[in-house]
Amino acid sequence: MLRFFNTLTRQQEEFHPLEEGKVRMYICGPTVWNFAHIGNFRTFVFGDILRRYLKYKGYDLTHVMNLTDIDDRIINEAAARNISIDEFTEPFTQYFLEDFDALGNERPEVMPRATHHIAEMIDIISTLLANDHAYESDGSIYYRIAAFPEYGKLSKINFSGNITGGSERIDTDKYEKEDARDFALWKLVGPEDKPGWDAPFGRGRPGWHIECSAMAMKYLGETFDIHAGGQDLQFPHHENEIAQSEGATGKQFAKYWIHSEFLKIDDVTMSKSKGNFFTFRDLRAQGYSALAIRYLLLSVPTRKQLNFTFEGLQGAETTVERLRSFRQRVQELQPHDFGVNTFLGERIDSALAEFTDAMDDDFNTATALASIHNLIRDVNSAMQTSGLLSLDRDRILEVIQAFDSVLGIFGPEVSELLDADVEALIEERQCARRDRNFARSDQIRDVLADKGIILEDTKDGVRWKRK
RNA sequence: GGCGGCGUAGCCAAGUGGUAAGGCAGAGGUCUGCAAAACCUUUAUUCAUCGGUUCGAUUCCGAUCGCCGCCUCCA
Repeated sequence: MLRFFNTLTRQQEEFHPLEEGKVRMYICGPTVWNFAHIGNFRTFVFGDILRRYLKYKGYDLTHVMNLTDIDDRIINEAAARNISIDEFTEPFTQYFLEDFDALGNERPEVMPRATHHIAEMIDIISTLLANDHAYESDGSIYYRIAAFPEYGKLSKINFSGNITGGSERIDTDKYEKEDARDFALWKLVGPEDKPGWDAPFGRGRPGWHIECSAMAMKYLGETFDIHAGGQDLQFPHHENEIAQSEGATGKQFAKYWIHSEFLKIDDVTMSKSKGNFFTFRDLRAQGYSALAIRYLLLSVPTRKQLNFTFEGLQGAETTVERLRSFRQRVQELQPHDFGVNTFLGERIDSALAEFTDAMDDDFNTATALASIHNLIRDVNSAMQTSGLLSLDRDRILEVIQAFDSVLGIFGPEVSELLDADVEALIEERQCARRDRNFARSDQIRDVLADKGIILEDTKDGVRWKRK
């Protein structure tokens, strides 16, 4: 039974989808303008694991991730270059998706753009105006938080006391708002020379939060199952999404909220404003593999901050290689007999049970990984001593596939062939070794190593792998 | 000031009212012509500190110290 922490209730809850067998999920995606740092990608990797695990559990999933393209910088830059927003954001979008894919994430079913959903946003704002949850001031439209008593239920922020209007940080004169907490739904842009969209309530641009309300409800319905995103979005973004959506529909917006923590670098949270961030491509340029980066990002459960270190990343590199070579070794193994090893069979089943128990427990990836490592050790040990029987081998490969369908850390299955000349060299080396001509055999091993092919001699013959 | 989170071996860390998962790094060994890979053994009498509750606390409570995040500009 899947249980996880729901930010909305601040409790561990059993997951019950709204509709039998179907799950509708929304995750806040990136702004396609700045380059997402590796901490942002941790959120997306965990979104992907959430997605994969729900599918593993047999749910029919609809997964939406928005690509935010409404941002004053984007709109202004596109206008300055006299190109459309789509044209302007296209290279940034491609850049992001390349990284998203390279990290092994599955594409969500829907990746909507805010600028293509202006009409839906206008509809919600109109509804909010009609039912007094919004008001016009100086040509802009603001959300009336006073009309939504539940405001703050997600972030549990206490707005009593000095927050309302009392803070010196807020220039209340700058905004003609009824309440300093009220936020913009629609920002007036006056003359025609400024880019904007026409609406019944005036020419303007949408506020920051309305896009997610509009797109989530369009693709998932007024009430849906899971809303995920980075911890940094909990307030005010998600709080405001709830206010807008529930203020308009009178129905619950998302039933479960899941927030991912960011990374720390040397015990300081990584962020653009602190300048202590790097991107996926920075790490790739330093020679680290996408698989190791993914492994590191998911090695600590989603609601815990992970302290990022290069020592840890190097360790992930080693670990991931161990996983990959383990699967390859099992695949290549010739089972010496048909049948099942009872002990091993039980271990395989218990490892899978431990894995799903861990994932069911608030997606505890750390414990889930431990179950994988323990199984690998036991299977390696069995292969070393008694060898594998054919049914064991098939079952092990099945279970690895199950693990990997959720975590995506074993890497692609490679069954590539070597070039003929490389094959010839390997054969020549085997002859040299038989003749105990080790000078020649070591020379060939070095030559192949330079080509990125690592040889390992085993009692069953020579194995090779790419570096 | 308000709200929330964290402090476990060299590093990354899981976890529980009954006596510390897993990974990386380190040490020794088996195997090997040598490597590599794999396996075995080993690495926290102890879970920030000090009190309290308990037969028993790393786990519950309180205090202290240290660290991180959010608090209507910004996805």
